[in-house]
Amino acid sequence: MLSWQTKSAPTASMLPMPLNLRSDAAPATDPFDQIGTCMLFERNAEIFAENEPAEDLYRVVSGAVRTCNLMSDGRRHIGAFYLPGDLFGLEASASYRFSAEAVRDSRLLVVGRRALLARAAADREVWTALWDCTLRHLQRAQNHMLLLGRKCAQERLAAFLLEMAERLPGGGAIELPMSRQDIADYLGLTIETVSRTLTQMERDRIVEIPAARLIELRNRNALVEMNDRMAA
Amino acid sequence: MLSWQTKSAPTASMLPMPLNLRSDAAPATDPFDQIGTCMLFERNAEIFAENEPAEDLYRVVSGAVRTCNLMSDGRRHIGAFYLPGDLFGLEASASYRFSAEAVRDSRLLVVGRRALLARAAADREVWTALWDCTLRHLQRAQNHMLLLGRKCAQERLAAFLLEMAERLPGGGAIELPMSRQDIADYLGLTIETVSRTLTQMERDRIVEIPAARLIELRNRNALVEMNDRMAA
DNA sequence: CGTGCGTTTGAGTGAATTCAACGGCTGTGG
DNA sequence: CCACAGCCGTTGAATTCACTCAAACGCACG
Repeated sequence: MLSWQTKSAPTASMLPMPLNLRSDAAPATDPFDQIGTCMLFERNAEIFAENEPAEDLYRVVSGAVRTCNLMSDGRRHIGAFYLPGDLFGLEASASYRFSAEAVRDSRLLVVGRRALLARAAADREVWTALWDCTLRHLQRAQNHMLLLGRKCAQERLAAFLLEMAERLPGGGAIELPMSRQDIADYLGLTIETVSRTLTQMERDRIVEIPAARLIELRNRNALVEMNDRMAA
Repeated sequence: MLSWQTKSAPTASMLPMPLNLRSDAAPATDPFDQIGTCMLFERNAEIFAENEPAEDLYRVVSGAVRTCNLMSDGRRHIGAFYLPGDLFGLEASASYRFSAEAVRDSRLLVVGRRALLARAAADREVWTALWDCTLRHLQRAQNHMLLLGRKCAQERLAAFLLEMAERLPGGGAIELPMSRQDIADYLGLTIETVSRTLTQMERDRIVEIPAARLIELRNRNALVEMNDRMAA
């Protein structure tokens, strides 16, 4: 296994997983460290646009990124959030199918798609990692489809909080990089519903919200129950 | 390019695409033809179960397959339909994350996961095709997330009809292999809403429905407009 | 000619939305 | 240090779209 592949713990692999190509130990073998260039993006800056030729792959070093689809009447959908370590920009077609924007000031590593593919062609471990990465991405999309298709607002928020607790550093307290609007567009809700649902969770002592973007999980079991109404 | 890779037309690649690994011309190089075994499944038969070890990959020869997630309170979500030529059973983890069932009597080609991966390791074109296949699968999942997160019932049905018209044989008339309940669980709606929306489309002369499972598209433009409320 | 399943239709309900106003940070300039 | 402006988030009231519950329809099959 490549050093920069994610070592997924048994439990972690059951949860929505970040799309990781980490450089934990051996940067010498990591294509991003070897041939990637570093770029800085300010909060809300566009990294690439929908329908633009898909020429690069990106890895988040610090900050956070969202991928969006916009409908002509203004409806917005956020397909995913990318946090440090996550890879994004994978495309089946020649152009990006969504735009990518910095949720806040972010540092990214950029690698040319062709260069990385050439690398993968030469190194079996690289392509294994790339494919694995794509498969995990797919898995998360499938999870999210279930959420969007069949879950109520409360369950969506529960899933979101657990996902963020899993992916962000800092045990019980989550410091959200994204706005309520971002959360709403990710979960297929309105900003008002997100706000109301979080307020209700706070009344129910499930979470504590000392500041809008700082959420502490008080009763994780309750969240897991909401989220785990799945088949045995 | 491998002969059994999908040759996607420019327009087709913009639409939800089946996950194809076709054997159009050279069965001699197609791993499914070479090392796959044929299996028959009756209508509603389970092909594999959620959480079962993911040991095989499947290609639909004839019939149709659905992948499902079940929640403990009975809610069902259909992740995808697979039609002749489509590949399914790709997994990032060691076990299937959804069950697969025959929508109707179906003939499938089965290949051991390990055998196919060994094949891919030896043949660069095989893994390219496999990865490409995964990427297209991901693309369709992303499309579907937008549908489930941000589209109204009418738009969902429009997208569904256009997808099926694209993927099923027979120009303007669609012969649906799946029930209304299947459609509802795929689109994140109830069976009643699906039925009512189709009836309304028939009143609006957008479709004609001589039999429940036979739908003719009368005004494709209207459907495309409903579906194409996307950013320029 | 029933029986049974899948589909349609109807009536009433409800969860999330829309529209609207308010509250509370944060940063800036007086 | 305070006042104010501009965001972002919360709360309230009314609406709506899809859902639930219920019944009828129609087709296929024995």
